Amino acid sequence: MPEPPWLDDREARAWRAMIGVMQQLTAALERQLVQDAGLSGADYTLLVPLSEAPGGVLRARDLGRMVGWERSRISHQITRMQKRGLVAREECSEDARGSMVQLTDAGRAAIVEAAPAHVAAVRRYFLDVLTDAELDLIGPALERVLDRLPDNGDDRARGERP
Amino acid sequence: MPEPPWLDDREARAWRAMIGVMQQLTAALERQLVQDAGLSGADYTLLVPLSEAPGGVLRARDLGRMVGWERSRISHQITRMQKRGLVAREECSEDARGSMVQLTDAGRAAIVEAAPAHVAAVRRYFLDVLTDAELDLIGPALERVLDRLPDNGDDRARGERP
DNA sequence: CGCCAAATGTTGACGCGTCAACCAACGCTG
DNA sequence: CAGCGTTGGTTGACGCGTCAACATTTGGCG
Repeated sequence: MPEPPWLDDREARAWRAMIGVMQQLTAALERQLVQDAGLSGADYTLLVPLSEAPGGVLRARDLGRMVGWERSRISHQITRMQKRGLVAREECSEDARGSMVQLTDAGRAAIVEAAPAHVAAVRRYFLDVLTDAELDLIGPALERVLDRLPDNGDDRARGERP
Repeated sequence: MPEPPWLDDREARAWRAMIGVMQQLTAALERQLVQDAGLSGADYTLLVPLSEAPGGVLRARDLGRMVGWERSRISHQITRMQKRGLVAREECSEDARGSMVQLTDAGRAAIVEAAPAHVAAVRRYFLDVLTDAELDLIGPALERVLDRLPDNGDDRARGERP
């Protein structure tokens, strides 16, 4: 089969830029969060859905589904956040296996204070740099890339059926 | 000052897609490398410039500059790769502080075997999904984003001068 | 020359993420 | 209802990355 061997200049340029942005932008936003609010990106990711949930409580399973994280990752992160007083673990009344994650007052305060500066950083570093035309093209293009990515959507089994 | 408060639909869509791609694409390529070649992304990043260097040797400092990594990160990664026999450390004749990183035969074999499948994955997951027009627009756009990012280029001090 | 700041590396601690092992509860089916 | 596969969650090991502390060397400047 005729395979494409290497990247030409145009491809290499786009790919290089993509690599760079994936690394640098993530790092820049992480730094901004840590410095301005004392939160890690992982903290922020979980605090957002928790703060929007009624009562600030979510079942770990649902929280995981919402952010696309696997069980173990949620569990580890909740453990760390629990130690810092951002959330608390409670037991689940309907399902004895379950574990409920409860946003604490400190947790809510943290996310409320962190959000505006974070959104501003997203604008400053990304949205404001692009023209309207670019934004309109990039959004759908990246969605297409995302859709074709090998899901690995958490547990999801591969192909084989026994 | 008039600050932009939140993201509108178009902005949110593009940002969501960007977030998703940054996480998923990185993860997909990492998985591909590990499964097909037993190399991590970090391994690959260092093996490429090493394999292109004359003699397969580079000073740690220069290697770090080439890939944009700080000293400690290089050192830790080299330590791990050394344990697996991909590289070896040697002392630097011109500068007693320095440390030379030498690609081993096993290291060269690993990168030679890994590269084609990795490039193919980059095509499959990213380049092939985009039209020529999109590629031409996205490349320069992302380069602009990259240029405006707060460099943090290794040690580089911020503003203050005593 | 003698001193001191800057450069180069290494190390240890800690946060984050994945993987695999494990445990407990659930719920279906015979 | 007894058994058993599935689901939900936790834990420990290990790789990766950052930060801060440290040691050594270099290089310039009095």
